[in-house]
Amino acid sequence: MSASNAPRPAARAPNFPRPLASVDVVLFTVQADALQVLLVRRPDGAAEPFAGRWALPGGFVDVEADASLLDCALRKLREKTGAITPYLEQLGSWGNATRDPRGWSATHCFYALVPAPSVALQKGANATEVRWFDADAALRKRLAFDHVELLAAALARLRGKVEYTSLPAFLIEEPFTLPALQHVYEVVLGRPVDKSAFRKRMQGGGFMEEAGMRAAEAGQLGRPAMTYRLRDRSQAALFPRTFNARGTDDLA
Amino acid sequence: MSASNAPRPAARAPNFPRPLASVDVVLFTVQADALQVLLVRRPDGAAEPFAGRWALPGGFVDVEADASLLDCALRKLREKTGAITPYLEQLGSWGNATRDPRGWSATHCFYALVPAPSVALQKGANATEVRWFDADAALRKRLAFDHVELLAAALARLRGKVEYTSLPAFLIEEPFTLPALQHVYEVVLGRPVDKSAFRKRMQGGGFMEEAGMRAAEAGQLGRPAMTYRLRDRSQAALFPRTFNARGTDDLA
DNA sequence: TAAATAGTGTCTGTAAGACAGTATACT
DNA sequence: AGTATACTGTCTTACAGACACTATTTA
Repeated sequence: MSASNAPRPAARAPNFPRPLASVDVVLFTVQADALQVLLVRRPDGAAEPFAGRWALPGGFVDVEADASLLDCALRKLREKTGAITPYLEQLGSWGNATRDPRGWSATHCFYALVPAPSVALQKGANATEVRWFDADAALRKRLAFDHVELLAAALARLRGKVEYTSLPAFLIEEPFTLPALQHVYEVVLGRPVDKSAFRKRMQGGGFMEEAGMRAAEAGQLGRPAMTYRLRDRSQAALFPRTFNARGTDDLA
Repeated sequence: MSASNAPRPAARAPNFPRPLASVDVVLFTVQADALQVLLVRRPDGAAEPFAGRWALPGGFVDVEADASLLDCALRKLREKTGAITPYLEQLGSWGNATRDPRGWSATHCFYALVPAPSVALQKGANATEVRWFDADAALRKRLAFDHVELLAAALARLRGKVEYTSLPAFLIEEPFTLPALQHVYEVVLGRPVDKSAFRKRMQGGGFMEEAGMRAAEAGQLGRPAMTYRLRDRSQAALFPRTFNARGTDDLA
């Protein structure tokens, strides 16, 4: 946007030591009434840092293949899961001398939201294991690097934003019903939400449009629900207030 | 926090090309009824990228001197301004192949808030110029690199958070009066704020404590005001609602 | 019909916005 | 007294929370 008018001679790159640069992605979904996060197992081998530990999907920036950090994050996602167009947002970066035994390292951390059915897990190029874990359970595991910290930050950011945005709509497939969406909110927040207040908020937000009544399925009990679709899948809607009182920080 | 139990052998660092890693700091203050941002002039010289342009203070991560990204940001601040303990928060990172003519580059961007009187500008080691600029005016300048974009993001984040936090308290010296703090809010937001609502919000927040009546100065007109001090200078307080309706995003 | 799920209406509480009013200093 | 600044009170409005109520389906 601004590096447009570049300077005159092709400048020489400084040649002092550079830190390692990586991108990690915290990929969330809701499945089986739980908020889940995707982890991959670190490869085995004596030279490998944190060999065999579970870690966030990620890896070094490839200056040949990646045009930008965002591209790099999308590539990591594509490699681990089927191609999708998730909600993707940067969380921040973590860098210091000790987080990676291979040297001074900085990681650019993103988080992403996908509907569970849209994902088809791929074994990595090196056939490493890839699995969904309950998010809070993953927090208590001994993850590689400082990934517990990254995951905690991603969880805090997600839960913070869920209080006042329509983010959970990116965690379920379209079209969705309001009771289903409410369930996703409750799973992410870990507490029940009042139905009436919830519906007023969602329908007042103007970010959804009706998508017809849900097709009746066999053995489906009760009154059928209206289904909805997002008007704009590129961003979340903001509500004028939080759900309860504003909780923790990391609305950041 | 988690990279504690490091793996066995001192792992070898991968030796493919690494991007450049830098840290930039958007330093804000309020002075002369305006929100101001600190800029430094890029050095002259044919080999220098964006020679002579104004830029955010920043530079390459020094893997010898900097223990972490935060340390690096504090060092940049210290080099340009007198040592201070500002409010400092990470904004995010920007990285791509084209933002720096010297090669694939990623910058870790922080923003900081300081009271104007606490700053004594230092000429950089290379005697470069350092100056405060009106923040919105700086946005319209042709800054170096993608710094217009970084500045825009910092401004959006700051203005967004000011709607529902006590952040402006970090922009004035302690002890401060409520009318003075209100003025800072108005300068940052660029709009007037209702006095009664403002005071109820601030005093209900419980994040300040009284610090005595303001000492009367010569020629000081009107009723003297109570002064306050922050209870906790390490973080901002959160209010249950935004000032108006929630505006733009970048609460992110 | 009962059971299950979807959806609405109404009352209350909280905090912001508007704005008029009072309080305390100075010249 | 007059003026300037600090501070308070009261009314309205917006929206979340609680919860009882109605609506529409299947078995």
